[in-house]
Amino acid sequence: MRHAIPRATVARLPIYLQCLNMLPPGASVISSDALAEIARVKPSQVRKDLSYLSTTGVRGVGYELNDLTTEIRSVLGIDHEWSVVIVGVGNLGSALANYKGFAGAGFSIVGIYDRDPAKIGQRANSHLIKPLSALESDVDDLGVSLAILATHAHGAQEAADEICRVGIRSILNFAPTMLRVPEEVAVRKVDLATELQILSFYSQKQAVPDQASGTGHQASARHVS
Amino acid sequence: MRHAIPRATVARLPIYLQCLNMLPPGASVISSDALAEIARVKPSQVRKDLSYLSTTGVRGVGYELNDLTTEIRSVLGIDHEWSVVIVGVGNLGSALANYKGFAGAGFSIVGIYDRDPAKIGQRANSHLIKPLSALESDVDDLGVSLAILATHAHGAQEAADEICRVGIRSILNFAPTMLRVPEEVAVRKVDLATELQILSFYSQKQAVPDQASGTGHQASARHVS
DNA sequence: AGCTGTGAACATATTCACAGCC
DNA sequence: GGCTGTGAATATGTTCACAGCT
Repeated sequence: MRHAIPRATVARLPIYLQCLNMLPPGASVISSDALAEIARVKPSQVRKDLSYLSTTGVRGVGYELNDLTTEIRSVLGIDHEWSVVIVGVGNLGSALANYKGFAGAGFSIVGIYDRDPAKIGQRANSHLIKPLSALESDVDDLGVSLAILATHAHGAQEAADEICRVGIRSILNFAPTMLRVPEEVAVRKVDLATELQILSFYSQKQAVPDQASGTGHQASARHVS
Repeated sequence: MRHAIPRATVARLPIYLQCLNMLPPGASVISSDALAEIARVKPSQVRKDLSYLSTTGVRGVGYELNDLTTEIRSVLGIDHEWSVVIVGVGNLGSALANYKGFAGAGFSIVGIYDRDPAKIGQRANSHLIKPLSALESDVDDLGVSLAILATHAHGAQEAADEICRVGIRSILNFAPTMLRVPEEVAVRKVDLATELQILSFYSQKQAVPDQASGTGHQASARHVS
């Protein structure tokens, strides 16, 4: 299928990738049924999703693991590493600075910034905490195009303005605010309280939800979107 | 509109709540246009969403703030506090233990657990880290029905099994694994690497995404679902 | 006049069912 | 026989447009 991968599919591709990476080293091929079972979606969903890629499946056999992994990484744009900065070093910011999972996923933290003079010069992970004013030159020098925003709600919009001003065009926002950004900047919001509240809703009733946060539905068990 | 609030609406209700809480103290009424502007959705979306609640709007005027807030909290089931436990005390687990945003959102952390004997007895926030084996009795004593799972990918399924075994029926999963849980347990997954990968996809192109992670689309600017 | 509430139109996403290939 | 790829059917979600209340 040519062109325009649906949002819902894009949100599932990282999950497939995660599943593929966890596979025992034995196999070199996987069927849509097997992948669906691990990713907790329907086999037809897997096939439809993968049909949007330059497709790799072999009828009667399945999908070649290496090809599939390579293709998904390429589509997601993580066939090269992205340089990422973290803005805001509270609890969450420093936890993210130390988070091991980013490296294997295609991301490298190259700078950590805060507005608070008391924090500047301290270390989070192996990185010096720098003033926000240092962001602009670092972005130019290091080719940063992705920022993780982990300030408090208050400072978030101001920090986002600066992030946009220096030319970063994608923001992963952990602050509990809806940001105002220019047209060309992509924002994705992750809100911990929101997630719990959604779960709370489904806990009251016995409803039929699903597991993946971005999208995705769950076949057999109660996973919440 | 009676019955069955759509998943997409449920995912937006916490955002509306967040927007309402941020409003300056002056007003006592808000229109769908005003709320839509803040929440970055279309006014018709706000009206449709709110029409699933025991509706509170007044034609020609708008929605009464107190009523609306109360109704949303009630629908989400956060008109009372939920007792929450955190299982797994790595970087992320301890950041979550210290996260201020849960309290106002209707959640109270009542226990923190880890498998690693070296961590047990240490403190995270004001809480003693306890062995997982203490979970069962705490759940009974404290009426816990929600768990945040923040272990590494390895330990996650095992921890989830224990969480389910002791009777918790909702899990917010930060571990990068799709969990296997019984039918009656609701799981919501938040995966930091996945979020970045989705952003990465939209960074390559100039696409039209949206901001809320669970759902929701964005009117004017590029926010990614 | 202004804003809500909602049916109807449209758009997106999921699932089915089966033809096509290995 | 087994598994992919996909059109068609269904389900879910969004937006429009306007009637109805205040």
